[in-house]
Amino acid sequence: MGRDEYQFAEIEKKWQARWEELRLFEAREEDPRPKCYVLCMYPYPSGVLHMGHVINYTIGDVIVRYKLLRGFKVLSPMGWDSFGLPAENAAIRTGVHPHEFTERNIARMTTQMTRAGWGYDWDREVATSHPDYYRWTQWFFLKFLEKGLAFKKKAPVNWCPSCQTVLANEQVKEGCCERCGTQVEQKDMDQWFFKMSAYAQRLLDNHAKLEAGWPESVIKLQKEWIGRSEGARIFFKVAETGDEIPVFTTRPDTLWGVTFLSLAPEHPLVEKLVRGTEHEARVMEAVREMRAAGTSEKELAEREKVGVFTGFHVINPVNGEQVPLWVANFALMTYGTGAVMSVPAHDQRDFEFARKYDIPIRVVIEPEGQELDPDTMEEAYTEPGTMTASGPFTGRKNTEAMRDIIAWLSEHRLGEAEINYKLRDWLISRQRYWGAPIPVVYCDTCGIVPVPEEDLPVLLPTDVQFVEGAGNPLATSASFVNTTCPKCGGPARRETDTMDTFVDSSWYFLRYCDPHNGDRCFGDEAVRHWMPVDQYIGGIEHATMHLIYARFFTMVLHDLGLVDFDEPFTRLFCQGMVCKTAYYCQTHKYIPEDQVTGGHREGDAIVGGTCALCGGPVTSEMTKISKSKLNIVDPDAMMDRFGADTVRLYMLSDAPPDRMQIWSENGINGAWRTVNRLWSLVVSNLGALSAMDEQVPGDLDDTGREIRRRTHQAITKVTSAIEGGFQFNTAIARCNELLNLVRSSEGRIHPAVLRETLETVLKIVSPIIPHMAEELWERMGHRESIFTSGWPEADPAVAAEEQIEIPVQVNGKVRSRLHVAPDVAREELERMALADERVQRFIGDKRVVKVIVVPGRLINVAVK
RNA sequence: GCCGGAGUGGCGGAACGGAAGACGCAGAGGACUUAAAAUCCUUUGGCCGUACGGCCGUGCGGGUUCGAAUCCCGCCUCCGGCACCA
Repeated sequence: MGRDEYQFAEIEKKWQARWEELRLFEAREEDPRPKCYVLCMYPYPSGVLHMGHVINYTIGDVIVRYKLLRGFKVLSPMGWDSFGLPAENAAIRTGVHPHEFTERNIARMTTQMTRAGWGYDWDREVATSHPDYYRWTQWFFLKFLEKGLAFKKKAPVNWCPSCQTVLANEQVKEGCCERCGTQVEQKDMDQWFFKMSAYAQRLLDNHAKLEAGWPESVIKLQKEWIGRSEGARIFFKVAETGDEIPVFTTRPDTLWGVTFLSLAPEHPLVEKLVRGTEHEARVMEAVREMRAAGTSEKELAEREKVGVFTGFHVINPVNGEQVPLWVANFALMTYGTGAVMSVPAHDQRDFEFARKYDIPIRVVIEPEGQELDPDTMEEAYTEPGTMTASGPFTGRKNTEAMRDIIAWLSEHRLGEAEINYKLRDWLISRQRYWGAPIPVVYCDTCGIVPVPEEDLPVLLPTDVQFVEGAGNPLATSASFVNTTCPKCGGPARRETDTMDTFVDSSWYFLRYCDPHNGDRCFGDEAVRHWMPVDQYIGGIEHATMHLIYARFFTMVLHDLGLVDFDEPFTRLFCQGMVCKTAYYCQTHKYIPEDQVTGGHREGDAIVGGTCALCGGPVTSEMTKISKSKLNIVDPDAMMDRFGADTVRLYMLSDAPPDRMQIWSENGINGAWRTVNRLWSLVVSNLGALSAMDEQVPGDLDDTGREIRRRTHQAITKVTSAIEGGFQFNTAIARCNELLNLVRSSEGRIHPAVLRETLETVLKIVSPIIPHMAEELWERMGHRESIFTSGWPEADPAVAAEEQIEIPVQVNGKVRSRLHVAPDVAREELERMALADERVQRFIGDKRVVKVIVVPGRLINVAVK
C-alpha cells in the first residue's frame, strides 16, 4: 500500500511544483538551443475551463514538451483576451466592475490550467485589458491613423431603440433584440475602420507562403472570404435626372440582356431620387421594411428576395435602352458599388426576381444549335454559349469575347476593367466600455485630433455607471468625455468608442516576445529572436476572422518597419470540436443526461428514454459540448476523478486531433485503465531492472531481440506519427502494442532490455502523460527531469526484421504466406511462390499470366 | 444555393495503390472473490461449414489497375462554414 499505488493527485502536484522550480518552461534568449515558438490561441477569461480549451491546450502542451525533448528552447506563453462583452454584461447584471470580474476569472483559470499540467512561461503572461497592454493597442491605432489606414465612415449597425445600444448579430434573434424583444433597426453610424481592403490582394498572394504549414481547408476558406472576382465597372445613367450609377459585374458579356437595375436599400441615391416625387411614400416605405431586419449576413441570405420599382429608369450605355430602376434587398451596399445590373435570362436569381415582378427577360447567350425562348424558359441559362443581339459581339463565343468586351467598353468610355473583393474594411468601433479606448478627441476648432503618444494610455475611467438601457457606459463618465484639445488647448470631447477585441488579439503574439517592455510595444531584438510563431494551435472557427485580422495587422506592422516579416504564423493546426450526446424533449427542450429515464444504451447514447420531468419521449443527437445543449463536461471534475494525465491521454487517444472528438464515459475509463496498467507494469518491475549503466549483452535471446526490435520500431513510428500531422492516436496505439508485448513476455526479458524498453516508452509518452512519466522515470533511478533527457533515437540495425512474412495472392486473393529473410531476391521470391503447394492448388490448370513481386510486401500471381 | 470535410465491425477509429478492421471501448466466456467492483486470461466483421476451409464485406453505381477503403467519373447521406458576391 501507499508508495506503489498510483496516487495521481499527489504525483501531479509534486511534478507541477518541480517544473516550476526547474523553470522548465522559461524561455531565455541567451539559451543557445534553437528556438521554437509554440502558441495556443489565448482564451477569453470566462472563469471556467471548458473541453474546447482542454483539447486545444493539451495538443499545445504535447508539442511543447516534444520540442523540449527534441532539444529546442521553447517559447510557450499564455495570456488573456480579457476585454469583451461578457464582463460588461456581468457589470450591468450584478454591479461588479468588469475589471474585478475579469481579474477574478483570470485567477481561477490560471489555477485550472496549472492543474492540467500545461507548461507555460508565466512570466510572459499578458492581459489585453491591462493598461500596459492596451496602451500599445492604442499606439498602433495612432500609427494606422498616421498612415491613413484608420478612418471614419458611416456604416449600418443593429440598433435597439429601447436598450439605446448597438447589438451584435448574435444578440439579434429573428429581427428582435435578444434581451428586450424590441424590433431591431438598422441605423447608420459614424464608425472607425481599418483599411483592410487595401491589403486584399496581398493577403491572397501571401497564401503561397503558408501552403506548407497551414491546413489546406483554412487557406480555401480565407480565399473564399477574400473573394477576388474579375469583371468590369460599367457606367449607367438615370434617364430622368442624369445621375450616374456605376455597376460592377463579372458578366459584361450579358450587358445587352440587362432588363432592370437594382440599388441596395441603403444606397444614398434612392432617397435622393424619390424625394418630393409621387414615388417617395411607396418606395421609402418599402425601403424601411427591407431594412427592418438585422445586418447579419445569414439573415440577409435567408430572407425572401423582394424589391420595389423606383419610378425611374436607367440608360444601358451599350445600346441606349431604358430599363427600370428598382430597389432590391439582394443588392448589397457593402459589395461592389451597391448597384446590380440584372440579366434574368442568364442569372438564376435575376430570373426568379423577374418572373415574380413580371419584368421582361431577354436572351443574349444561346447554347450551341439551340434557341432559347424567354417566355417558356424555366430557369436562367448560365452555361457558355454564343452571343446574340449583342451589338458588335453578336455571333461570338461569350467566354472568348469577355476580354474584348471590356477593352471595347473602356475604349468607348462606357466602363473599365475592375477587380472586386468580398473582403471589407475592418469595422473596429464598438460602443462599449470594456475595450481599449480609441485615442482621439473631438475639438470644435481642430476637428479629429489624435491623442499624443506621450499621453497614452487613454485610461478607462472608473466613474462609470453600468445601467441597462443607457447605451455605452463609457459615455456616462464626465471625467472621461470632457477633456482639452491637445492641439489648441480648448475644450474637447473624447471618442467614447472602444476597439474591437480582434485588434487586441492581432498582436498579442508579438507582446509575448517582450512582455515587460515599458518604452516600446516590443523590442526589435526580442521579436526578431522569437518570431514568427513556429506552431499556432486553435479552433477552426477562427479561420477567417482572427487569422485574417492578425495577418493583416502583421503586414501593416511590416510596412511600418516595426517587424521584418509579414506573416506571423508559419504553421497552423486546427483542432476538432469536442462533442457529446445531447438529449431533447419536446416540452423541456434540451435536458441533461441524468434527466433521461428508462431506455437502453446504444454506444454512448440512451435510446428510447423518457423525460424525467414530463414522461415525454427523448431524442438524442451528437453535438458540440455547450451550455445551451446541457451536455457539458466539467474538466475540473474529470481531473478530480481521474487526474490530469488520464484526461490528457483520453483527449488524444481516440481520434486524430483535427477531427471531432467524442466525449464518452467508456472512453475515459479506457484511458484510466491504460494509465494504470503502465503504472503497475513499471512499478512491479522496478526490482527486476538492471543497474542504470548496464549494457545490453551481445548474445541476446530471441525474446530480447524481439523486444528490442519492437522498441526501436516504436520510436520510429511514434516520431513519424507526431511529425506527420500530430497523429497522437496512432502514437498511443504503438505504445500500447509495445506494452502488450512486454507484458506477455514478463519475467523472460533481460533486465537491460527491460530497462531500455521501459525508459523508451516513458520518454515517448511523456509529452502526453508528463506527471506519471516523470514519477516513474525518477523511480527508475533518474535524478534529472525526463524532459531534459532527450528524445530517443532508433537504431536501424536493432529495428531490422530477421524474418518477414510475405502474403502470396492468386488473382488478388491471399492464398498463402512465405516466411523469408527480408533481403531475399525478387526471382527467388517468385520461385518460392510458384512452388508453394497452396498456391499451386489455386492455380490449378489455369495459365499463369503474370507474377507481380513487390519485395518485402507481397506477391500476386495473375492466372487465367 | 455555394464552399469545404467525412462515410470502414455493436462504437471511437487503423491501414506509402499491396494482408481491411491496428489500438482502444463495448459484448461473450473463464480465473480470482462468500459476493460485487477492480484486475487478469480467452474470444468477438457477416454468412456457410463439425472441421481443414470457403464466400461476402470499407455509403451506392460505374471505371482505371495484376491489385482500390485509397485514384478517376456519376450519385446518395451526414457534418461544418457561408457574406444572394451580381
